[in-house]
Amino acid sequence: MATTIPPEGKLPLTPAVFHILLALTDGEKHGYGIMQEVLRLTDGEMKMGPGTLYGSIKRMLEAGLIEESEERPDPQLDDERRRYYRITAFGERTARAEARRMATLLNAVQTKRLMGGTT
Amino acid sequence: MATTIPPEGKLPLTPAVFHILLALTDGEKHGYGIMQEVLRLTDGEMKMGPGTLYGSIKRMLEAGLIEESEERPDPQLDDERRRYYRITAFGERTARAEARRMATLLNAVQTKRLMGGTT
DNA sequence: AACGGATATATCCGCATCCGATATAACGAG
DNA sequence: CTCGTTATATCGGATGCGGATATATCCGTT
Repeated sequence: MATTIPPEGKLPLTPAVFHILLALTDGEKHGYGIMQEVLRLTDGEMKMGPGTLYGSIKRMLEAGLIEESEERPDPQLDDERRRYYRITAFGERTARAEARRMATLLNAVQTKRLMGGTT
Repeated sequence: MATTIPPEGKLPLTPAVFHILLALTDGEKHGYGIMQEVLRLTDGEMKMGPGTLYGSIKRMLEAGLIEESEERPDPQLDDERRRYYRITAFGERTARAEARRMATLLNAVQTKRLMGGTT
């Protein structure tokens, strides 16, 4: 397998980028849908404005983390204005690497006994 | 207890700020010492340059996340150039809140089956 | 059919942060 | 005394965030 070069060096991801990748891991979504999914996943925290959303999408397309999809759902459920995006293999690797980084950090937090007491 | 208002709204922390807080959780350190501790905790990833380090320290002092300490170690181990910092109660609460946020996010990652295979 | 709020995308721009480069200087080993 | 490390500090270019703004469509209600 040739394409296994990890994205080390580009980490940490910005919160916006990581949230968008995470929102796309279980299927294609359009911009506005990503915004809603991020809101849902974070229980209302992390409200992404349009500037952050579409700006990040643009940069992520250029970086090869996501790509635009041509597939459209059933015309009855579709909306022509929408533009759908899917995560690339590289994007998945990157998201995994970032998740690993966070897990390692949280491990350090445990060791330092920052957490554990009164929540 | 009156002073329990969490720092919700200021999250997520920037990686630099979170790493500095984490480095200070087990005792006072001076700037350069923080830099080394961050390097150690991340196995050489996350190399903070002086710009990020001292810039972040300045902002964190203003935000009340850390404070300068007057206590100096044994004069034989000390270095007059050093400036020591300690984490404040507010800084600890903030770090905990950020750690909680990350843990919740990682939970979502698990649910989405992004991780699980290799790691 | 008209209205209005939600959906949907896109750009602009001020602000914060990052981070390498640069500067300065004291410390400590050789 | 000299060199590399330790130590702090600032500057400035580059990047990213995020609210404001713009435009237009979709859809339920009246």
